[in-house]
Amino acid sequence: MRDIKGFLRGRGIAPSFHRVKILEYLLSCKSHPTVDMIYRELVREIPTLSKTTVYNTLELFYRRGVVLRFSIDGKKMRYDGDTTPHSHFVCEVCGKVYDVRLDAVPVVPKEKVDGHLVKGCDVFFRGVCRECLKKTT
Amino acid sequence: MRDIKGFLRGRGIAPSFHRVKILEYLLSCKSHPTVDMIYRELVREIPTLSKTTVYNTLELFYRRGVVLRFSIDGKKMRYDGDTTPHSHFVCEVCGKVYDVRLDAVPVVPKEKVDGHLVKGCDVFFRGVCRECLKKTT
DNA sequence: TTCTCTGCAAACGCTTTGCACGGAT
DNA sequence: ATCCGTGCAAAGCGTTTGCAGAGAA
Repeated sequence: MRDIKGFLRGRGIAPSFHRVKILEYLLSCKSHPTVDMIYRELVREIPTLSKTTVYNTLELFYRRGVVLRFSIDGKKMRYDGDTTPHSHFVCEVCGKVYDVRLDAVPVVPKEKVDGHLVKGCDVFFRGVCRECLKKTT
Repeated sequence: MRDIKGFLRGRGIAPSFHRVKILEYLLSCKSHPTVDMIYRELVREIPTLSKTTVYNTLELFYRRGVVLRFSIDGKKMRYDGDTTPHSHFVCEVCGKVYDVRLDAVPVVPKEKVDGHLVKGCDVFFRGVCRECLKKTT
């Protein structure tokens, strides 16, 4: 993405220094980081950054549809700056989350299901990732 | 399910009184309860029950494939005694979780995807449930 | 006895809240 | 002066851990 500030303004979010940095990191990162991972990475170049700000910013981003979020373990949330349709593969061994793009995958009707208004669909695959498969062999 | 004790034994789990009760409740319940909901319901008829036992039991059930579990909010886990293939609809308004059975839904190949060994697939729909739709109207 | 199930209480970890300071309008 | 972004510290809450007592084999 080229114009991050314009993108944020377009979503009704003032593009402060911290917010731009956090979104930049999220867009450059494919590891579906937790708050702690984001904080630990960014505090290296922004020593005054606080974790509260990371929480505030991600909550704001999430409510405005700038990022996706989900939880694997029920303890910590993971954030994804890629909001294009794709699913995730979660490794049961190492816990890593990989992006998966399959045409075969649902992408189900944006219509009503059982009377419920469907706004989106998240797909998670579980198993053993290729890295952990190697180690086991 | 008729023979819960036999079912548990078959999974290598000693069918203690508490365990049978917890599994019975999970099988009779479609609300995808949290630990707290299970505890509050069962402690009424088993006053000596402790939350630790509920945690222990559910962890055991989960590891042995007796129940499914997932998290909506990243804080608490929800448990599902129905292990047959189905997906879930999560209401963004009231937080309730509904079962959804769609032939159209993925049920993707139990094969490798991007080199990862796939063992299962969870599908979550998000939106506004029929009850909350009524209230909004 | 020995092994397992159970349960209280404390410890943990992630997230939220309360509140105040400082910069921008 | 007002509004908003930021950050420290404390509180909150679901879950895990340590450990001991009770019960089954």
